[in-house]
Amino acid sequence: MTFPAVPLLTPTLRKLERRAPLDDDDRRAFLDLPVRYQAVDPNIYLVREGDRPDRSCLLISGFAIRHKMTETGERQVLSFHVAGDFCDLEGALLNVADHNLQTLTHCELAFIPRSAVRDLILSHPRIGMAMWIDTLIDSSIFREWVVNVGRRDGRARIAHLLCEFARRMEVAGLADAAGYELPLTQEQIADATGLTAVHVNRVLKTLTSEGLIRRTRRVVSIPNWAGLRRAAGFNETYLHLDQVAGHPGVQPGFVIAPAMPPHGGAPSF
Amino acid sequence: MTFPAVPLLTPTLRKLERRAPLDDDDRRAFLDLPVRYQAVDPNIYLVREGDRPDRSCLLISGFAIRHKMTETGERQVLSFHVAGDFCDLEGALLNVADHNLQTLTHCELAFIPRSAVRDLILSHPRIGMAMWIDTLIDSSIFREWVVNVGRRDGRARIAHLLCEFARRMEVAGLADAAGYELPLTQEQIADATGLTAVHVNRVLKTLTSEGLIRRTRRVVSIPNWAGLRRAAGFNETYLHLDQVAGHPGVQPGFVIAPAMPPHGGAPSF
DNA sequence: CGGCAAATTGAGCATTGTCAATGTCTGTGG
DNA sequence: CCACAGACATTGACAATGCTCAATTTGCCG
Repeated sequence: MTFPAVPLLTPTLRKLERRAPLDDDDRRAFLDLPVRYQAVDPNIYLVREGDRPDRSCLLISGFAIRHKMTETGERQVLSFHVAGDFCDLEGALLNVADHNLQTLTHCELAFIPRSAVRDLILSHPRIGMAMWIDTLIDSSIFREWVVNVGRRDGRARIAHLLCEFARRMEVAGLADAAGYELPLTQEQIADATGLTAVHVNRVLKTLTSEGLIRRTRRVVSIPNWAGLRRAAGFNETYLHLDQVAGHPGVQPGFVIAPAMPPHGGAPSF
Repeated sequence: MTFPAVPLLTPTLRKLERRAPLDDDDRRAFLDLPVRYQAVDPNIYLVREGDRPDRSCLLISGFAIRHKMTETGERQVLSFHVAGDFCDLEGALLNVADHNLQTLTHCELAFIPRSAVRDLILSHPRIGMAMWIDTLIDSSIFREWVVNVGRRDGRARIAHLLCEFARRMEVAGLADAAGYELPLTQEQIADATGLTAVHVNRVLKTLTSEGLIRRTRRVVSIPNWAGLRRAAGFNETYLHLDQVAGHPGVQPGFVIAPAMPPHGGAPSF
């Protein structure tokens, strides 16, 4: 099934415009991309590790995750994606997929042929640069996840995941005063934080009893943002929100992380 | 001090040519980049978290690492870089540095103004695409590190780090039959694997006694590559070596990972 | 009202961390 | 050429965070 692409791609275009200045020709070229629109059920693989991709994809609505398995069969979630994310640009530029991409909820997707993305990048380098910046921000988030699973204890890891989710949902316009829906099972949270589902359950109970979060089924709200931020050691610099479209403003109850403290110690260049 | 840039940038150019076809104009534009060459001591910060970068940098010789600290002062190493790596392209495209970049050994570097990199990307999109692919491969490596610290035990984590190092050194032409020099202290290995230096020491002892590695001071050799690979669960797909320049061939004693086993289980799209 | 996936809880345990002491290598200055 | 300093590596004893296994409860859906 094919739908008019323009309204579907417009939010993503607005996001790209925030990264690099585009002219009318750039905008037209982007909106003229040959996209195939498709609605997809929850828990469906869009890309599998080892695939040789012939397309790229963009998430129009819903939630998706990237993940990877070890040889011993343990799963690690690598990132989650929300509406508007260009969640598989790798598909256009890398020859073999190094991880899986799977829907979490019902999703609407736009598939774009690999060759069309490459042609666009070469013919309209400003758009290419904007999309590149998108993947660099993803990269920054992966780095923070390395820190999260490498150097924080269970409580801080989960608090950090919740903080990141809250901020990203907010920026995507998907969070309100009541909180946000966390489309993850406790097992998926475990796979994202390098813990077990049992331990996640215990930590969520602790965070709730400490008054840092409130939960009813899958909806999470954060009655004590400052406290959760402190528990997580959350500093949102890594989200590069100055280069992300949406609602960059501060919501009531949310506090933007202060600037980094001055450096000390090791010599600088 | 300024040196003729051409011979210094040539290896990197060769690497880029492997990612996207370039013409003479592309090559000339790249080699004409206004670079400042500089030799730098070990343990010097090139970029600090929070910096607003005005340049990008490229590692001509030596080793460098990226790292990040948590609020509680724990360090996590995010990646290591070898000669030829364009190790801070983010500096040209992101507005604020989200991590630190530090030399490990004595290094030779090429610094390129942020504006020159951006101009090159816009005027020569094929070069831009090639550099973009470079950062996507970095991103793939970050993903594998998330898996490493999130889902492998200490022994597998360290084995995996050693496997990755071995392959990358080999591709960069820096490993020989005798092994390679690992320019990391045990504490730095700990910071890269989310362990403590004490535990790293014990694991290295185990790996040595199992005959999987051999060590003399900082030089590591791998007498049993298949065994180390098995201990690590190492599958080099994530290095995207088909898109990396250098010596893609197999060295004696090294075995390229077989293709992924067929998928099973969850539904695919 | 079943059937099922997800959440919750308890008990025991192991991988890895902490603390602290000691050994080893390398470079430097006398 | 040797002694010393300092960084790094190694080892031991003990503690704890988070895992395993297993049972039970809860909420959702047809």
